[in-house]
Amino acid sequence: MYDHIEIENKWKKYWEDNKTFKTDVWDFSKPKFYALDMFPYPSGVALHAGHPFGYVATDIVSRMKRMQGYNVLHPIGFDSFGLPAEQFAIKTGKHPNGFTEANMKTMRLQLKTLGLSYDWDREISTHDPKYYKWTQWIFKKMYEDGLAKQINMPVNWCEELGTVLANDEVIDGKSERGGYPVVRKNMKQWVIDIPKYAEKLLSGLNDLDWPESTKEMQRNWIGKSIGALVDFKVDNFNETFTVFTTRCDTLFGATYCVLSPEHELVDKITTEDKKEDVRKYKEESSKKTDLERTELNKEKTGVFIGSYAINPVNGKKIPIWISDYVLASYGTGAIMAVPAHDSRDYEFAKKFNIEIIQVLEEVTGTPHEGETHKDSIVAVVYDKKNDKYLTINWKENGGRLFVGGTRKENESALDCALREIKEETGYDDLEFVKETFKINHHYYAYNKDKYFEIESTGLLFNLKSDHKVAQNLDDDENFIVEWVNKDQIESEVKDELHLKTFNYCINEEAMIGDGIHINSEFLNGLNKQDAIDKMIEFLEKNNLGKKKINYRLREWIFARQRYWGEPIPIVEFEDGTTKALDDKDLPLVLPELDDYKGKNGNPPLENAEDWKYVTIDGKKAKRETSTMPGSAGSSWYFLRYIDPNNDNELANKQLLDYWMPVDLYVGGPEHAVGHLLYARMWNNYLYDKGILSIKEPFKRLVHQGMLLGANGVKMGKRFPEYVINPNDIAKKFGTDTFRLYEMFMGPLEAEKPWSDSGVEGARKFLDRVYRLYTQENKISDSENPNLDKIYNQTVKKVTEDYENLGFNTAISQLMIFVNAVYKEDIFPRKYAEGFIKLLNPVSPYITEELWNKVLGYDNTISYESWPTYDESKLKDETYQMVVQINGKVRGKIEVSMDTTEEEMKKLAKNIDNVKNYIDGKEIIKEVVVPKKLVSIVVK
RNA sequence: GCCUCAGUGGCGGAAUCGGUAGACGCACAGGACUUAAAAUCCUGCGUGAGUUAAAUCACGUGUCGGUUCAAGUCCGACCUGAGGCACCA
Repeated sequence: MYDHIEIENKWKKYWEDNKTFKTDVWDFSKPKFYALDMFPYPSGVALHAGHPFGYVATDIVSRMKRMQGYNVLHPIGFDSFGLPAEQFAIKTGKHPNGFTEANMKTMRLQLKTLGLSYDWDREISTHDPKYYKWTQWIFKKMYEDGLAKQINMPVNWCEELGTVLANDEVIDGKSERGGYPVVRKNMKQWVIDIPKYAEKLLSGLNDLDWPESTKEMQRNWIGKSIGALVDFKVDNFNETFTVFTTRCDTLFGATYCVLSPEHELVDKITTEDKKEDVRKYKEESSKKTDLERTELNKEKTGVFIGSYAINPVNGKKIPIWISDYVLASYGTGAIMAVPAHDSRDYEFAKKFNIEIIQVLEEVTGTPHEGETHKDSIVAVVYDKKNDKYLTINWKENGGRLFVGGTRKENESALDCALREIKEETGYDDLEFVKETFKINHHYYAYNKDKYFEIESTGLLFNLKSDHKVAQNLDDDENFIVEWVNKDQIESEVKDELHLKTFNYCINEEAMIGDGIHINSEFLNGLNKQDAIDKMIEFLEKNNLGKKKINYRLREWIFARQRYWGEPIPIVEFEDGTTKALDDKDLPLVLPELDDYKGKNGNPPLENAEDWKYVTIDGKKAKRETSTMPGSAGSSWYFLRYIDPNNDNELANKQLLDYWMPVDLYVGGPEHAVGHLLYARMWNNYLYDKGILSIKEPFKRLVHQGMLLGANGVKMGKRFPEYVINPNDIAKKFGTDTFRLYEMFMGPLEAEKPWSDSGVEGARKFLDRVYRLYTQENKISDSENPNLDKIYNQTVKKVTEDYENLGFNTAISQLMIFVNAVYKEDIFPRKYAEGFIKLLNPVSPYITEELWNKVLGYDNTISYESWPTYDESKLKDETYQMVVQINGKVRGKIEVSMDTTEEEMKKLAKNIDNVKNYIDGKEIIKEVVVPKKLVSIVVK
């Protein structure tokens, strides 16, 4: 047992006294490496064992890179504006600054104990006026460029928190913090026009080394959809409205239109007799919170407003409805409804009995040249009493099918179906239920040697009684009539047409897939994509609409009605015009208040009477009293680390060009769309301004997985007895053990449960290492060839694994090496030093100690050169190969580098056990994979 | 409902390109040391059959099917779990 307390205190002091990890950012002589952690939020709760996961990971890479000769920037700071400090201020009437600074102090101590090699001279915090001066400055630039602006828009208002929230701060209609209800409210708000950057943010994702899931989440959040705007004239009114659709190919199937209740045209085009209905509906839907809207989305609601729109492609009059399933904030707030081919429209049309026109036909079978066309039916008959369906079993001549047949000339689908059912099965007491979507089917009839292309209509009947007449069959019709249940149909009916028809019969849903167009004049016969292209061409030529790209991403609401945030550096004059403060007036510092709580829904800064009013350019003006959201300060902090004390610019350009982008960024997946999207946008903007030379700030991103308590449940308030404090572990087992254990638990990205015995195992390994160096007396200046291969393998694997953040497998390799050394009597000094260097990034304290005390070096190990390996030592003179017979391992052979494949085969066949399997059998195939196996197939 | 990821011993987890499944650690069992215990060191450890012991054989990576000489790995369908999005037209 080594004394971890003594060793760790000693080296912690050494690193601080010597500023071991101070970065000289101006030293451009070495390659750079920028390793970044998501900076913590200094809440009152201390870090638990889950937080350091990411910190230790970046620290390991930073330490290795330093030893590999990189100039490493590895900073930390605090995201120190935000809600808990605000609530503390409201409760106590004290300035949140003191609370924040105290929390920062606690966390700083915790982080230092973890042995993280940060350059503490670069620490920044977002609430520091010297820092937020530049947050305000960037905002000001965006304001001047029209990117930050005030607009009137529906916002997420949280009454409980007394503030508006951004979309990513609202989860399931409730506030992310606190879980309070959020309602939609029209307000004048500061926003950042992030949709202007939608395309850049989308295309920029392609080259990033990020988790695919995060990139996908950002793509979905941006929500690009390519479609068309189509203009609809309102009959009897001199008005037009525009809809956005991604399916303009289905325009001939539009049977009604829907406007969102908030649409500006609604009041103008509602007919007199419908005014009251509309007024009531609008009132109801405006009262719903977002939560209620989503909860109530099971059942569609809406009202007809009395007027009609003209379908621009065929002049047909179609009714206009309003419904809250159409959102005011997406697209144009109006849609054309095609119930046959959109599930929401289908549901709505079914409920309100609106016409459904099929314009797209699913295609089954394979089309063939020279087909004969037929119209036909497939009839499904359901016997409710026995829960069975009527089928015809053709056995080897087609298997199980439903009743089917060809329509005679001028015969309706219904008549045809009734006739066929009667002829083939005799049943004639039926109730017609519905006709389903038509299917375009292609098949080859063996008995007639002909290819057919049929348009098949599906029909569903209920059996009313068992009444039967005699069947009327042709000679070649040889089958059994059988009633079977649903499961049997699903497993036994193989014919695509019949199975699809059955699904259409029993499921009430729209036909969403691709197919060929029908009932669509110039689109008939085209598939979905071709029809979309042709329709857009048609709309544009006739001035009825145009191609349009739409994004789901909306303006980033950039003001909070709170105190503890960056003041927005804008003033408003009495005439309503606004102006940004001059650069010399930045930072605009938060004033102290007597009361940190806003009154009557006003921001707290409204209470700062002296601060609020200023004279600018000789005119009276009032300051903006909202503050910026938490995501403001974190959108550019990684730039400030590079040059944290610069008072003249946000950071020196030469330094920015050298150090950006961040080479490795590790943080939780909860920031996938919020912070990570905003930071990318600010970085892209600063690139456009020429302040940065790169567009994307984070080259490589990794999310650390969550650490669960020993009970397998998330560490947190709910199970306080399962929360692990890293400082407790550090005290009992040492920080080195803590770091080693956390990294050994499993892949960085995975979710992992804590295990106390696992920690003890990690400590045992460090004790074993310590004993190896201090008690075993094996370290020697002589060589030991027995360790050559394993040492070089270890250097290779550990180096590669650290690079790929595969810490668990790297540590496993270090253990394998130590086990091997224990079996030897001589531990060559060169290998002893190399091993300590390999272990140093994970367990820095014990390795510094051994480097100093046992290996006798005066300096820190932190800048010693990283071990290299000798490729030639990795190779064996002989190696083992597996012999497989019919895919099963039946023996092994030992071969040398110059054994030929023929010799390998011969050796393989010579094994006794192999002989048992091949003697008297015919060898069909022999496969030799050098260095792996010999595979023999016998019969 | 849609998107993304995952599912391997008693447990955490390993396994480049398809090529000996279960590395390493924990737990457990046996042994050595010890008056004894702890610590340490050594050995064993997927399940079943087989044997004094081996050899050997069968089964085995969520389920079912497919491709292949060969599948944890590739393909198809499904089940379960995690995260995200959700009336986005």
